[in-house]
Amino acid sequence: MNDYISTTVSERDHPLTPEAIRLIATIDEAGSFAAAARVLGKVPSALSYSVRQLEDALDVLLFDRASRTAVLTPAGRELLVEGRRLLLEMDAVASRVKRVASGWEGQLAIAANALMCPHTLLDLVDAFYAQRDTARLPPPTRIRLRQEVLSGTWEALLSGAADLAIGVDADDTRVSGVQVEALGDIPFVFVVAPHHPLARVAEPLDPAMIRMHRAVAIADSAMKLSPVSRNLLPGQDVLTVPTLDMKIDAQLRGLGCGFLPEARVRAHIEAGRLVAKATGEDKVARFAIAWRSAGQRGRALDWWLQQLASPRTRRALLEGVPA
Amino acid sequence: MNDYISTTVSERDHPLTPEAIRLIATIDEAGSFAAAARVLGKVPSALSYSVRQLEDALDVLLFDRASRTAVLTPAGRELLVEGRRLLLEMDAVASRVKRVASGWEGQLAIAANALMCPHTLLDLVDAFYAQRDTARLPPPTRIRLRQEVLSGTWEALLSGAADLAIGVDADDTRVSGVQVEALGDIPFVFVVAPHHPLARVAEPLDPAMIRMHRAVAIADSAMKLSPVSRNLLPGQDVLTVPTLDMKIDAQLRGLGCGFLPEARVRAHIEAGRLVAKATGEDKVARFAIAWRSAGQRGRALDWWLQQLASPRTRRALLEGVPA
DNA sequence: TGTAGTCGTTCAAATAATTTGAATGATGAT
DNA sequence: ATCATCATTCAAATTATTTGAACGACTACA
Repeated sequence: MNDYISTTVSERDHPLTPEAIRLIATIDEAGSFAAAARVLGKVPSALSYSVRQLEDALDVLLFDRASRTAVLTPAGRELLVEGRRLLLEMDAVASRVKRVASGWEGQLAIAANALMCPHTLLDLVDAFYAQRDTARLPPPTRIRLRQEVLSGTWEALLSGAADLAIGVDADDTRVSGVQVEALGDIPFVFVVAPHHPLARVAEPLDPAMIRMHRAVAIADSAMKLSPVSRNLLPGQDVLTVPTLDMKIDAQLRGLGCGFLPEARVRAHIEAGRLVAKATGEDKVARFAIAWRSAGQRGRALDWWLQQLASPRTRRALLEGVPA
Repeated sequence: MNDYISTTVSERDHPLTPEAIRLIATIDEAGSFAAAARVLGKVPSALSYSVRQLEDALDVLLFDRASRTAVLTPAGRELLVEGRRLLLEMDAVASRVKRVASGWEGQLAIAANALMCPHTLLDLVDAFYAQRDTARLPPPTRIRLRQEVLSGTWEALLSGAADLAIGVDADDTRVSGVQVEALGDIPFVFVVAPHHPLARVAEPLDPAMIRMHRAVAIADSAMKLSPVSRNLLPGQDVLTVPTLDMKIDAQLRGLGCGFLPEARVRAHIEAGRLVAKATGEDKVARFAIAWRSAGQRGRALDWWLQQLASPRTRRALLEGVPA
């Protein structure tokens, strides 16, 4: 008999069912087994049975039965407190699942080119979560925003790490199975600090002259696709930094030269902290958004694509001008 | 009849029982209802019935049955991910309840770095269960021992999958809420098979020379934390293997070169099966143990921390020398 | 102290839920 | 086209839970 009970109990891996937790909570709230039975419309022996099942499975006494009315043990009290929290978690999970079933994605991974205005991106995330449905709930989709550089933006999409890429190179059409939509252009200017030697060289700057000075480059964030190097001359010394902001800062300090998005350095140029130098060619980069066309689209991706279709939003992303 | 069904379903407030979640996870892992039934030792119709019960209760389709093998819907996938997390929470609550009752945890999950001596770990488990209380019973805590590689050891602790991490990188201090205690160092040696080309190259080996030969690396077991790559030179060909033993074996076969714990290959070197080569730098990795500091500690974790404080035990873990 | 009311448990019968075994239609590979 | 394997249907078999009745124990009150 004892062996039989032991075997049955040890095979019950997960005794903490929602019903079991609810039962403990109801007994506590009603004040006794008998009162709880009345509340639940059951007979007291049903509660006795269920509590015993749970106690045996946990190998823990949850109620002290020395007095007439059963009293929660410290362990029982712990289960009550923690169990209530679990019930809330379960409700939340069930709610999430239902909402995902209704069209929302569980998560949406967005890879944004580092040249896109970060402020605008966060505005979009804010607006996304500001949405309210009929139940006054925000979208359940967890947004995972990541920043990429150069071909890292494409790679994130192709590798499946991202569901939406904002700021892929529009001239770098790579693969089928992907939808692409033009976003706009970013004009670049070649700039140096006022105290940099090239600041005093006659324009347009000769490539041979540029080559004699260190360039500042942002490290491509791509891990697998071939790294892309832009506007670097063969044999040129390069200072590599991880972010666009650091590239701007390095050039402000005169550590090197290179092209930067005009909109991002306009204020520095007007304030005389940077000097624009003509190189005899206009540098303009064309950007697009891209997403995988296979499968059904969720409501979250739909929402983002709709926002990104707005010319004002596009300009804000490209130029940092408030939308 | 239809009213009857509807009434029954709508009264099922908490369909997310642990068994239901486990069932979804098992079906996903096994790849199909039929395979999962085989794993669980049940008939397929039992699974069909249970999944239907859950789907009806949630009013959500969890599987797409359009093809021969049922495929998780996005909502089903969401339930799988969130449900797994809930199971961990339930385990944690049950463990805490047991600890409040008796002082012993319900279970103790230990993530051990693959470089820790497996024999010593099992000696410790043996010693743990050899304990006897006044009733001559062993500790009731179920030990769950898992092996991790590189940042996977940290991740197991941070994700809640492990209560104790043995062999985290001591130089990789990651987060608060975690207690860390130094364990010791493991010296590495660069070795190749006697018939490997590098065996005859003059020492110390030049990095450029090393780069021309395939390296053998262990795949990081971390899923979420950034993967860690150690001692690989840029552009080097890499053979990736899942375990340390396979790395040793691959290098014994001359499939590649790389660093290995000195203590683990000492016998191979002395027997001439591997040749140690100086590279001009000493490779030493520093390890620690880590556990979450929140909440009250149970007797099982206390016991393990006490054992791991012993210098003899530490040396045995790090070097495979009997404690 | 005695009495009444109410508590939680035991136990076997009744009821409900889950599992099984067999048959079936459908998919996917060859 | 054939075969293997998938998931489902359905009713019987099995298991789990609930019920109703009886009982011992406690608590409050006269």
